[in-house]
Amino acid sequence: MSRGWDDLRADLLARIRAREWPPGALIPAEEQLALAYGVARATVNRAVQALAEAGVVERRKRAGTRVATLPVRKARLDIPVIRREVEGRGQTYAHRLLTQRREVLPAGPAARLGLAPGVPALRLETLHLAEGRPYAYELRWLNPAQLPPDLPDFAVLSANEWLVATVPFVSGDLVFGAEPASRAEAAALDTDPGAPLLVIERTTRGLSGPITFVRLCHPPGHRVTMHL
Amino acid sequence: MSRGWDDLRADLLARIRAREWPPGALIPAEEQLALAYGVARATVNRAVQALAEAGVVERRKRAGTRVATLPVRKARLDIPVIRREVEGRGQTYAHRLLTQRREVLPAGPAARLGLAPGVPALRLETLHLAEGRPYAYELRWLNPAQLPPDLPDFAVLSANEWLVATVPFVSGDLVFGAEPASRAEAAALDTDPGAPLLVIERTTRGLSGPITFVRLCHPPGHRVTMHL
DNA sequence: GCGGCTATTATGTATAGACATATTAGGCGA
DNA sequence: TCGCCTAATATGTCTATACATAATAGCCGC
Repeated sequence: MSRGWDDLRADLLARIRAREWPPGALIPAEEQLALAYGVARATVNRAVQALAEAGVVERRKRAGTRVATLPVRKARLDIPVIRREVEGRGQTYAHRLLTQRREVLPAGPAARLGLAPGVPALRLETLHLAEGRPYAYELRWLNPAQLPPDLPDFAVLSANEWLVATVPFVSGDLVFGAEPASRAEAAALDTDPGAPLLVIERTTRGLSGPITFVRLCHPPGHRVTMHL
Repeated sequence: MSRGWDDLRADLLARIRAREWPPGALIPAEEQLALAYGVARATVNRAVQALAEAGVVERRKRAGTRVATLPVRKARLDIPVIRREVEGRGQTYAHRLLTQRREVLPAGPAARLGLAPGVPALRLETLHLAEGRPYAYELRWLNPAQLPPDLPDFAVLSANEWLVATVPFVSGDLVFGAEPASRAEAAALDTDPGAPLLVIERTTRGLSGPITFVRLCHPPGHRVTMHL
């Protein structure tokens, strides 16, 4: 039954899900669980700690461990590089660099990056293709101040893959929204203007400043799945 | 400098981010790190294990620990109950139960729940309001086979809040998409038919079967934010 | 040189014991 | 009775040691 703290974690989770200890209730102390399962307290600790990280229980010293009430369900989204995402479905991947030019940063991306509008920036438009059909239309703004001086040929190596392999990132955020396709987006994605697009915007920051802001538009019907 | 494995984890992460060990490179073995930091190997293990869970490094026995190439970035989304979500922004929350009736399950929701189309189900339409304005239009299908016989008045207590407090859930998934507003959705959300809606569909399963399928439509401009 | 077996090595995990720390319950004094 | 202090207690963490497991490196026979 039990070989490893992860099995213990799974067993405790099952008992919590089965309402053996209802939300808000205290579960037995580590020492008692250790005794009951015939393992060391450190093992119980590791298991319960993992449950706490997952948000299933809440722990406080002396007060004990209790099952979380109104469990804020945490969903985890794995964001692979787009090429992997497509290839993971067994489809062929390709991308086309549509435009690449230096341009001053407009207000929208500037606000998201925390930079002043009007500073110089590198602007890339890329179309990602799966099985030869449009998969995503990408508009990316790069902050040259945070990049190495010699840039690669983005027509060959996608900007995203180059970035993750080259520039250390520290934090970032991700925003989901739905927006009507502009004329340019509709043309790129081979759909109609005004069609609902799933838009994913990503901001990435490094140690010493913002690195890039990406806006990914997916054609109608595209879905992003997460697991609870 | 070092009090606790989490500080060690943070320090190692900083060194990785600083490219001291570039992506794909091996980092020193646990024993060497333990020696270098003057801690026990178990402490190093706990720290590196946390980094591995976060996807920063990849570990294989005998082969050692290496910095992840193409790091699959993991974003975590906290999904609170809608009431909390709204109140958390300092806005007033209200909801209106639009319809509640027993109906046979249509093909779409049936497929998502893993049930046969045509089985009896409970169908709820709810409008969530923030600050008196439409926040989300919810269409929910409940599987009566998995519910207690006596249901509450969903006009008072929202179905979601009642569920999380009453029915044990085991797993589920979450799908994001963008869809044009139907006439009914447009009317409920006070927008135009065809307007792009952010649609979030959630399936929830319990120990002995599927519990509920929810489709949440958010009005144009709505955004969902996650942090990396 | 080649294929397969074995020794080595790094991680995975467990254990017992110890001390640290936060928090609460209860006692004690004003 | 109220407020403060202290002792008890549950978790947090570390150490040292041990054995398990997986994967590689290298040896050995052919």
